[in-house]
Amino acid sequence: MRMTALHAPTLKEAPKEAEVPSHALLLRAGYLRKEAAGIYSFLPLAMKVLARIGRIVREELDRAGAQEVLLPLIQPAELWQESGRWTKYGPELLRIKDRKDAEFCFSPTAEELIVSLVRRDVRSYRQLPLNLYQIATKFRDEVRPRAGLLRGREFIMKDAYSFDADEAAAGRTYQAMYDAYTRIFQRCGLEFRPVEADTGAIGGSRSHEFQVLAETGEDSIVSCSQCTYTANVEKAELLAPSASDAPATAVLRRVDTPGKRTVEDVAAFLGTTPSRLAKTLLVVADGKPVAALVRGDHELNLVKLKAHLGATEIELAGEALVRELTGADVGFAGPVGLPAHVDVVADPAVLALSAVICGANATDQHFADVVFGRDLPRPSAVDLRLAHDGDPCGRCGGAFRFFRGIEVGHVFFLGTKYSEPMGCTFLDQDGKERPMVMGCYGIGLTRIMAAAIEQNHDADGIKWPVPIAPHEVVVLPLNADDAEVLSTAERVYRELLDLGVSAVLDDRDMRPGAKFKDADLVGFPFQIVVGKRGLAEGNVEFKVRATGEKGTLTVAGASQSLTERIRTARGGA
RNA sequence: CGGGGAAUAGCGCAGUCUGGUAGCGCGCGAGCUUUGGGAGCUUGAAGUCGGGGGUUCGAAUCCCCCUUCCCCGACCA
Repeated sequence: MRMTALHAPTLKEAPKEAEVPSHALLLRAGYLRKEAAGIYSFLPLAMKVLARIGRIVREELDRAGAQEVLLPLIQPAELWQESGRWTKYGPELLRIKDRKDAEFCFSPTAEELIVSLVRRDVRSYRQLPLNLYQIATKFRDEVRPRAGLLRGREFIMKDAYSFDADEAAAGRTYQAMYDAYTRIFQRCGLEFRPVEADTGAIGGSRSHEFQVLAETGEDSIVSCSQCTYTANVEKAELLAPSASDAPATAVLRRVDTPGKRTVEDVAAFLGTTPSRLAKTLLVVADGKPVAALVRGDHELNLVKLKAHLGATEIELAGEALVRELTGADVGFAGPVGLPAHVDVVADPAVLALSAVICGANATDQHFADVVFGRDLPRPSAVDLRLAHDGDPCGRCGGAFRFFRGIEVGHVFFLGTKYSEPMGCTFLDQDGKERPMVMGCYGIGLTRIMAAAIEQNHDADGIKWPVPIAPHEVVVLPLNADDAEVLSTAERVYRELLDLGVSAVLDDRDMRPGAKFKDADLVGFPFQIVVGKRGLAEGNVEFKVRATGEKGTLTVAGASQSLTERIRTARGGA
């Protein structure tokens, strides 16, 4: 590729809309242009990167036994009504009507469509297992798109769906996909971690996210410093403390706590610490009120509570509802004396206390020396709290450490969540009709592109990992008016192409400084510099973008020796 | 959806308070000089000042309404 022909409009200054590095650099280096919030045009360099990521994804999925298909972007409402998600998915599902007023939506994911496709033609266990994937544009009308490609509304995703005859076979498929994902992200040159995750709205029983480690990541992940347990903070299981206090003997008493609404205020007022308090949070799960107790110095993890309750919607109760349920102002809720229809669940750390202080469901009053099992029925123990740095690992008790991550892949064990209600069944060897056991698996291609930059950049620009760089090497003839410089650059460029290297020749009539700046900005992993100075000695120079390493090569041997370096940097196929 | 900020040439910005017919840097075209880390000079093209309404002799500037975009939060395969 010649730079004079390449449409890669670089900018000296970053558009002000860009905050995170990947966003700013993709705009500046001429990969991306914005068309609307969370909606972008991909320029030629971006297409090269996506093609190379796509190739790795396809190779590894094909190797894992999956087959590529292409499903419609616009899908009929009936399918989504059949699964119930037409109403459940909410405003994130972008709906449209055709000229006949028939309802459709833009596909944010494709479980319904794939089930409809498979149930039509697959009737026998002999046709299983089946694993189908596509790489396609998806649309989710995000509440708040942000950070460029990291959270766009329109994005390119690989989504795969597997169908097996039984749980055991589906488990093997899940593991095969997990392994394929591991290879894919390794081959992309990313530093990542597979983490245990909450299954969210997609549902299912087992789930791992693949998180690229980056400070700008939206997700918090915890990793045990002693064992291999790594999980999304939403899911992170904590070790339940054992009861350490002596059994309480004092009887329950009501104390006045005028105007003390916060845990800190109450603790200070009563001369104790927040860890002796039970914080009572009222939430509404699918319309039903629930009281959740966590220790005063802990925070409630809504995702954990939602998962425990099996709810699809959960939110903290509003002020009006709190008043209705407790008969008191906000800040004085407690588990004693709540209406009978309010279920109470408690974090093990609360239950480990011999006696607690909690709200009295009366304005300006708390209860002290409340004992579970004596003053109220012992609530069921549910891990409810948000993990913090240093908290004990639920598997081994080691200390948790925190990382920020960008979710680039997610694998779900779905079971029969979709196949059963949608009648995706087959006849087993005994002639019995059974629902297929499914899994689904996503990889965000456009998000990988951004995540790779978050992880690999400096003040000058992008430092692409070789396997996903738009081109592997750029040849820079520095003196545009020097015939020997030009012909040598041309020669090295041609040789590289002949050796199967993806090369770019910067044949633009520009000053050397500008070419260097653009080369660093765009992020080609290798640069070959052809200038009068080196040529006098029969040499050209090279620079490795990622490390800054520089060196000289003979004109005659340059392409060969660089090609060898590039081949090792490409990684195994 | 709550809070904050912004919209003026392709990009980055000034001008708005105090109304007088739009400017700077970069980029873009032409010419000359230059050429190892975003060159210099000369010259030129380019803007419905986000949109609509109002006040005024006169509005980028004042008033009202709307739209879009960005950030924080809530939300989220």
